Amino acid sequence: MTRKNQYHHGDLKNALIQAGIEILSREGVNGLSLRKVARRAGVSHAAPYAHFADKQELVAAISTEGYKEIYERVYGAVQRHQGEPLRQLVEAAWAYVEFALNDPDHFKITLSGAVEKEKDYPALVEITQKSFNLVVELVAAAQRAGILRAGPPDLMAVSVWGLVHGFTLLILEDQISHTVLDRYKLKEMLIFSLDQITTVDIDPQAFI
Amino acid sequence: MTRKNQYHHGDLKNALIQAGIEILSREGVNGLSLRKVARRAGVSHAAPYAHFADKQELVAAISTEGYKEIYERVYGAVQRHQGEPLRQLVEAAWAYVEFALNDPDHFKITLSGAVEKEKDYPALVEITQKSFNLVVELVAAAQRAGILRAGPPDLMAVSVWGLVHGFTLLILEDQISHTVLDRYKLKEMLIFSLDQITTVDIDPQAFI
DNA sequence: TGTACATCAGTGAACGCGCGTTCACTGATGTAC
DNA sequence: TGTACATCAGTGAACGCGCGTTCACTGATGTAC
Repeated sequence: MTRKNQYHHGDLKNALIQAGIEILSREGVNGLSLRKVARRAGVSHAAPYAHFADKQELVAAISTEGYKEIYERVYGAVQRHQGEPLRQLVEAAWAYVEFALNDPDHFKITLSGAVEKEKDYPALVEITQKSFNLVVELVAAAQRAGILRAGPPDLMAVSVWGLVHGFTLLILEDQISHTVLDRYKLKEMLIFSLDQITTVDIDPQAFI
Repeated sequence: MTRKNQYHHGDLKNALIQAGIEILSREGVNGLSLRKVARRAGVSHAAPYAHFADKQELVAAISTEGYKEIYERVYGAVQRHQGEPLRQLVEAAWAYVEFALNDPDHFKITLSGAVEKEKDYPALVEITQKSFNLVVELVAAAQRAGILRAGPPDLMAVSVWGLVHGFTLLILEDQISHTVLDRYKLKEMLIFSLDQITTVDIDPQAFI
């Protein structure tokens, strides 16, 4: 948004990615087009082709950015509660949900597999693996602390991620009846779900 | 596909819904357009407007149909294992996953909240509520049998549905690393997840 | 320091496409008498 | 049973739109001498 009057923008590539994220939040996944992204970045609609081979490549960059934000939020929650594995689990899960609530369509495009040949985008592959490994470490620590049952940590990671991811999407896609939603806070509901998977009882009051 | 040569089709409305489902399976969510649906049903591209006010209404009908299929599959699993609450839980969950695997894009459009004002489509509202109630009854039975912990059945239903839904989507959207996928069968992975949420140990061999 | 020139990152016109939707129409069907 | 006519469910042309992508171009920048 700054430095608009220059012929040479300086950092158009990132500006386009940010513009894309803004369009997602304003107009949703279906509103995202290369031409709108260019317009929002204050540049002609052909300019993006200097930085991205095609639309797919821009979407891959936006997904990569989304995964990075998710990683950082979750990692931040883990760091903030070192030595408290139950709290790490709860707050990491909540960080994931919060990102999705803040930026639903960025979340959706990031996790929608919209990038068809993910293999072609090494930065995306890298951050997805890094993120999965973070979850594996998190659940492994919880297992060591006796908070999750024993079992292959990668399978356990899929279970925990699946639980949190499914909860997030049911909320985002408005699939949960409002007669339920009206009676509980989202974080309460998330904790109730996590409570089912942990071996210890979670006191919701400690987290809300 | 039958009775093509008649000016009056007889049951074009349902034929259009089926054509839509076929296009979803062939070309995915982004390939779905009113014009393609009409073409596939062997009818001019304006014909659908005799049966649907707009594209959104067709999508709502396709979603309704998707929910009905899911309901029937899950209900079938429940019926098939009366008196065995653990088996009911596992097979109902697996029926959900199987529908998604068979018809990924029909599943996605059905659960994507693509229908913006769901309220305007009473048939859709009805089947979503009916489906949720089925899950509530299922988990309540499991709670009575001591297989799931106590707690409000509607919250428990959200937890179980979320777990299964998240697992399903992570698979569909290809978010699970192939180093994990290569080592386990999907049903094993699902059972591992369900095993975390139940109070009893599940023997995967009994189900695979 | 000044100039020539290659390179880079933009512009704007143009392309062809498929889309959702509207409209005047027409052929088929069913009903009243 | 036969006919007139209203209703229904289609047709096909036309609309305006936004899209992704290409292309010849040009203005700005940086480097060699």
